[in-house]
Amino acid sequence: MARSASSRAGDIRAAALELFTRLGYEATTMADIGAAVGIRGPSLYKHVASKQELLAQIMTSTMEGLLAAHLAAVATTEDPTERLRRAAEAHVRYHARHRLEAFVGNREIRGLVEPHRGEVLALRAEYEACFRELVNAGISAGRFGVGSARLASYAILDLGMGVAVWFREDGELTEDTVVWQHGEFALRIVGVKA
Amino acid sequence: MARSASSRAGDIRAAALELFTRLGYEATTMADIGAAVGIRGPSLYKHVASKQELLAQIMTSTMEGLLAAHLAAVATTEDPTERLRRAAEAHVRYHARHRLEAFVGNREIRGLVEPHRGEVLALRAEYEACFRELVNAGISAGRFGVGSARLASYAILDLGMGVAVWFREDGELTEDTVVWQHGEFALRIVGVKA
DNA sequence: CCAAGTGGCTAATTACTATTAGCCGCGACT
DNA sequence: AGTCGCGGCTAATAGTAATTAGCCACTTGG
Repeated sequence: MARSASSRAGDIRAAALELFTRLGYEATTMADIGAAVGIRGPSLYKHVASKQELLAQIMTSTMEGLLAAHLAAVATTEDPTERLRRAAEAHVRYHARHRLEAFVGNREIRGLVEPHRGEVLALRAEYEACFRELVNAGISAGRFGVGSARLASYAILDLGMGVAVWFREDGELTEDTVVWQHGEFALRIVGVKA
Repeated sequence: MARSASSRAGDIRAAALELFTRLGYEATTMADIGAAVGIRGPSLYKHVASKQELLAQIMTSTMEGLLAAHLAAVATTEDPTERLRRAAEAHVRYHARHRLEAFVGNREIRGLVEPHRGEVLALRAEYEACFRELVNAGISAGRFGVGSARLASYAILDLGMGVAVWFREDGELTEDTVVWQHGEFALRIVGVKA
């Protein structure tokens, strides 16, 4: 039953993710999560430690996944323009493909208690710094024309957050379309020359 | 005492706004709001009808203000490019100047119950449609070069949401800097020609 | 067949929350 | 001076939530 047991724990995490997205962390009850997997609220404690742990796992694994995707993307080239494009594409792709995780990750930081809160905020700050670096590198190389590197990197990051809000797997815009367009938007925002 | 009474109700709304932003609607208690204005939770009911009403007023007045700012902005010119720029500037300026309202307005729709929820969502849909129109007008006039009008308008709107998250009145970026830059970003996103 | 662990359940615990009820001081107007 | 209501307060109401306790069925390995 090892397989079935771990599947049950996974189902619970998936159900919690969906409910946290739809109702919000505070408004979701353990009974809700239990009902979503066909058991009663208290029975959840045979599989997970607490509601808070469910949230913390979602948040940290999301940030780690995002950072990993970013590092993989920038490792594929040295060119500042291409680096930024690929980073933006990876950013948006992650937010489209893991929209529930990203949605919860962005909105429920308030629901996290220490030490998880601090850890997640640190990961996020690191991620933002990576983007700022990319933009600054392009400016230093004379390839970008933009007033404020900070504003531009915020803007690119914000686009991903937005995607996690409105993207739908069954919508008329495919993941690739959205990813490609946003890579283009990112380059336009920083004012790529030539 | 008419002046003093209305001031007290206003203080309560302001305190609720700040707390809803910092803690979230669900996590904010009436006792919290009371403490912020120096009274006990139950005493709030001498001034406001309910916690839900506090949220509803914030949300509807925010959306109405945003829509009004948009209409005023687009009424200043007929040129598609300038219209989009001014709409984007108004959008961002509103989100910077009323960042708490905009923040709560974007994140706490889930906490609203009907009929307020439907009303706010309708206002928001109307607002989004206005932007899509502007982008489509520019495309039809052959002034913009962008793959998807929907994507571009979402992107411009998302930038405003982002501003409400990170903007600080006492930060190093002034409101005008942010507004001006985002007007530029909007035009770059839609690929303004010449 | 049995012993034990796994994973469910209900009931209890503890704590909190929105809101209402009912009381009271105090300033304003008669 | 008296009364009226505004705007506080505390206590009560009623409901909900996370988590724990204790019980039981069922599988499973001996």
